Amino acid sequence: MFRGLSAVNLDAKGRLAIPMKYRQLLVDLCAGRLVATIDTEERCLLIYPVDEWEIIQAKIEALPSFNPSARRIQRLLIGHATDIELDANGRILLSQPLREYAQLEKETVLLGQGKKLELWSKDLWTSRRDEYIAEVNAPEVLPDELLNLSL
Amino acid sequence: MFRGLSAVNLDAKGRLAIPMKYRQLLVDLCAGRLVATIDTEERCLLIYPVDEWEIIQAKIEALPSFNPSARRIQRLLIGHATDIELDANGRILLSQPLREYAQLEKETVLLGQGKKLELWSKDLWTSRRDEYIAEVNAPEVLPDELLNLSL
DNA sequence: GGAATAAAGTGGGTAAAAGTGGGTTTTTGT
DNA sequence: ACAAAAACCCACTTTTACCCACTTTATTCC
Repeated sequence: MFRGLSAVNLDAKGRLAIPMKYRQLLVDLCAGRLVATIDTEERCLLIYPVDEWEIIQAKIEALPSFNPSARRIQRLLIGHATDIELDANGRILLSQPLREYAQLEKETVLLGQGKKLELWSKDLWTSRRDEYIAEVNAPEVLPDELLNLSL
Repeated sequence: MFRGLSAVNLDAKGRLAIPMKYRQLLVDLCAGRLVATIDTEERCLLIYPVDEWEIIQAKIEALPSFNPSARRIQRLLIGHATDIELDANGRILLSQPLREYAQLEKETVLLGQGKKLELWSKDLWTSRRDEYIAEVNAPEVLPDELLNLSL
């Protein structure tokens, strides 16, 4: 399972070194074969081990295709899903369209999120994170599951 | 169970010596393997034995991921959850992002909180503690569970 | 009570590992 | 066939984890 935050730098060629703590796990889970796609709510990328992605893609494909929002989700998620592999140095190469979508430049942040990883521009992550913290503490309506969560 | 307050100093490398009274317990509970993450309400860190954290992470991951508040919580808590281990001298190394979040400099306070520990900047803890005392004594609305609590 | 001893806390040095930066070759697509 | 992009390879730099030694605090024993 992935967790934690890693500051990682994209190099001039658009390559990104996967932090050491994830590498063995990625080799074990999926032989270093990953799929990156876009997040539809935030300007960030989602990176899955290929086996995990296959399950998700199957679920997305199973959505009723006469439903316009389902079609949109299908086009966005499956349409942007890109196979990528770890190279000999433990790096992945991100295509230009994906980098552009997430506004990735040199400084990025890789977030472990359970079964997947999220990749953010560092600046964007920092500002969104502060907004999240403000929102979590605002006395809004929270789902029951959250209200009953004891940490 | 953790309880009590310990004054601890971070060294120049960001290392923190765990108080002796907790060390054997941590070795027994989790072989010295811990997870630190942020508290979303206060600028402090939460430190769990890894087994305890796994339970919590499972609950957080189970939240509905189409719910924006749930996604925020997932990003904040799991995204900052960092594995750390006791070194041969009984110290843990805290990453820079975590130190920055909790505004930790040299002087810190480690609070035992049952299943977890909380780590605060000493200055921040001192001032928040005084505010807590004021708030507890203010005649606000308290939950029934609290009103019926006999100490 | 004070010296001796042990235990805990602290501060770096260093070797190994991880991250980084291209140069060259191969593939792909037009 | 050519240009552009990707894959591959290797070498350099930086960071981290590990180790050891010193200082300070606590404990024991005389």
